[in-house]
Amino acid sequence: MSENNNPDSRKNSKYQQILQAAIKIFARQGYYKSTVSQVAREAGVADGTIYLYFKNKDDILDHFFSYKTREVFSCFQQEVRRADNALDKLRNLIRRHLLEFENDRDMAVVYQVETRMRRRLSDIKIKEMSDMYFDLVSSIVRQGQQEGVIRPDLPIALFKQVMIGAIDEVITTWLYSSGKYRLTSMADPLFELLIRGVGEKN
Amino acid sequence: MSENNNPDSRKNSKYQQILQAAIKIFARQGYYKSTVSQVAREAGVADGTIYLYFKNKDDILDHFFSYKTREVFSCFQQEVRRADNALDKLRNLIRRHLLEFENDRDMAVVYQVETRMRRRLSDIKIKEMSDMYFDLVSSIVRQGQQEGVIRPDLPIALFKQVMIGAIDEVITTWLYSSGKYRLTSMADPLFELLIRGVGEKN
Amino acid sequence: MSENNNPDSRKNSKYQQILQAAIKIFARQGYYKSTVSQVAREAGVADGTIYLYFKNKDDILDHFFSYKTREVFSCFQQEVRRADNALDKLRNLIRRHLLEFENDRDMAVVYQVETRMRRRLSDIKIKEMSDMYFDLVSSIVRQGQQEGVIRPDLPIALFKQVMIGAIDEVITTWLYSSGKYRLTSMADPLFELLIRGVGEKN
Amino acid sequence: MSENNNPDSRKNSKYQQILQAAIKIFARQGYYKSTVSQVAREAGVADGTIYLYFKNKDDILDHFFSYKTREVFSCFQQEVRRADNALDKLRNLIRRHLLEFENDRDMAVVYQVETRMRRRLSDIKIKEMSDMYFDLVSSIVRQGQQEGVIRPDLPIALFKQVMIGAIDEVITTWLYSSGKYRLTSMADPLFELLIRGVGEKN
DNA sequence: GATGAATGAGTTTTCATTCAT
DNA sequence: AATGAATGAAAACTCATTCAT
Repeated sequence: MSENNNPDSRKNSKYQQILQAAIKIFARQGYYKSTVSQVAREAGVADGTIYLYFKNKDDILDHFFSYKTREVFSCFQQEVRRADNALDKLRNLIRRHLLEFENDRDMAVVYQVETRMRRRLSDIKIKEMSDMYFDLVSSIVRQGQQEGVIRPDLPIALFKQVMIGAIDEVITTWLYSSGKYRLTSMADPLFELLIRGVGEKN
Repeated sequence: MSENNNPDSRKNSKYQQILQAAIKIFARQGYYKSTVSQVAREAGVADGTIYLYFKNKDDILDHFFSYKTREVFSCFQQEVRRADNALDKLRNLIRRHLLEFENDRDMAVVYQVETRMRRRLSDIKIKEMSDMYFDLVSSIVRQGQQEGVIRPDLPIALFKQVMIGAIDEVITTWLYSSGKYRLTSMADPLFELLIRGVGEKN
Repeated sequence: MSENNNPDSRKNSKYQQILQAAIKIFARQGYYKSTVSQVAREAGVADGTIYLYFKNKDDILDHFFSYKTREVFSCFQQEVRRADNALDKLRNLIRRHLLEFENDRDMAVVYQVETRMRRRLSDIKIKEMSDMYFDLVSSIVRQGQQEGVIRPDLPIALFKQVMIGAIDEVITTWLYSSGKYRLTSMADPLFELLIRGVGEKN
Repeated sequence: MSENNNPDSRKNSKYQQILQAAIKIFARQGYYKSTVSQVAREAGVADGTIYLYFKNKDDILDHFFSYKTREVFSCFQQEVRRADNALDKLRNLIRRHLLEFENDRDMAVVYQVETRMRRRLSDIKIKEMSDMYFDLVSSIVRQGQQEGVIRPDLPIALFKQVMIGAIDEVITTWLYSSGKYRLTSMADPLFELLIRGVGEKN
């Protein structure tokens, strides 16, 4: 109560309210089919209030990406640090990635669907994020190579694409599977597949 | 010439004109930011003419997916048949997939970006396509297992997701790379990575 | 009928309809208090139709100024040519100016009220018009000086301001006088006052 | 200092602050394109504070007209009283009118541009002001006629329109002339032109 | 008195779709 | 079949005004 009444947290709370509501609406209907009025109603504020916190409709999505990307990414880094050897780091990263998206389905939908749109518009934030991910994977791979558990001739840039693409698809498949299984249950199988590949060892 | 003057092929040609134009416009601006008028102008027809060949704006995208999916997919199947052993089939499938998208950049952009939107709306066509792809990969994998070149404990559904996701991401990365390299140059490295995995053989 | 049905006159007629309606509405309520919907209703067209003929609300006013200025001004020039000596030319110009505004009250109101706004925004059209008027008056004055009926030491630029300002104010006073007298009845008195001035001849 | 701290003068000072700020903003952007928030920011007060001193946005302009009209007009009267004979009175009135507008450019712009709008709405204040001006000019003219320096057949109402209109236009021309000359430098030429007229004496 | 966050009515503008020709 | 002018519903956004603090 009293905490919620100091101006700062009030503002913060409206901002968060609107952002949450927007993600919920965008997840349900897609960005373009969602209206500012719907977001306002969901957030329990007037239409005009949206514009006190966001420049325009697009800005809501921008803030979502900035905020969520930063948040998600810093938790990825923490997760990676939590392990010592490269393989555990990779496993943790994958599991964490899936866990984050499992925990916030609306966020996951919006992220999966709208990212592509913004990539086309060469959104800088998306590129930054992609680069950070590349660095993270790179350092893990190099460590793994020193540890002798990852082959030295691995094309890192390609591996990052395969890994990201695979995780993406696993998430997307889960999203549209009517929730019959837990997304995190895919972490270990996915990890193993990436490590061992498809081929018979010989 | 004379063929083009019989009503049927004329209709057909208008239909194709509009579809081509739409893909070009959608690729450049995205589906929602494209207007029917723009498509009409690009196609060299009147706005109203669009509605003689398509139910509405959405229907254009539907037809694109139906048409392109069918076309692309049948060429995937041909490609697979062209090889005998499982690994060559897989390699061919991957190369062909990349080649098709490299050959038609507009189609690639629209496919990559707008597919996600339609998946959310549980578009039946997308699901069909996904299933067909799964069957194709399945049969290759099973053949490979019989040939002893693919490990018998491979989780096929997951592998299909990894493969699709990886190809997707490789395509997307290429699309936004300002065309510095050929997409098909990624086929062999990608194939090899999927087969061998990341891990050091031991 | 048949004339109205050829495409050109149809378009022209819609364009004119909307322009007329806009002037009527703007005259009654002022530009800023008028809505595009009101103009559309008055013109008997849908809101969207306005935008087939005008870029935006502002553009309607622009077109009005371009069109009316050109029209009014060319009739001023004709009127001036109709007389031989300078004093008759001046008298004709003044009478014609008043007559034009008397004949189209709505136009007069919009012109008188909204011109100032546009002058501030240093609208080029308004400046052109002002210059043309200056040229017209200049040539009359010079002719009058040669004829010996206008004093040679007259500051022409200032005179043009006085004349324009006086006519403006006479029109404005008439506009808000609830139409008790004819505007053209002010032409001769005004002409005489400008010629003779206020002072007692001595 | 201490005077400024009693409630009444504080209120007065806020009132003046807001009025000044409003004129500055209105002059720059026009009444309709100016927002209450902009005025508040310029005045250094909160948006809501405006409504403690003014009924609404319109009321700010009303107060400006009341206040400025009264102020300007009383200084006109003083100026007239300062001279004995009619011609000097007229000359003083004209010079003073120009001087007041020269001294406060923002006020001048707002006055020139927005007066017309309010005239249309048959604003009572504007009418009062116009009547007062008429009385002032009337009495000067009648004095001049008795003194034998103004012709007895002068149509006074028309003369007042010519004079007001001329001064208006001289001011407006100056306002948009990028300040290359002093407005008051036009006083004597204008006075002379009104007195002598355009015609050659004969 | 003073604030400024919140409101929501009201506006401009767009654009998919229709239909008379 | 083809046209493209016309439609009008719907959306984003603004801003004067209010009111709880």
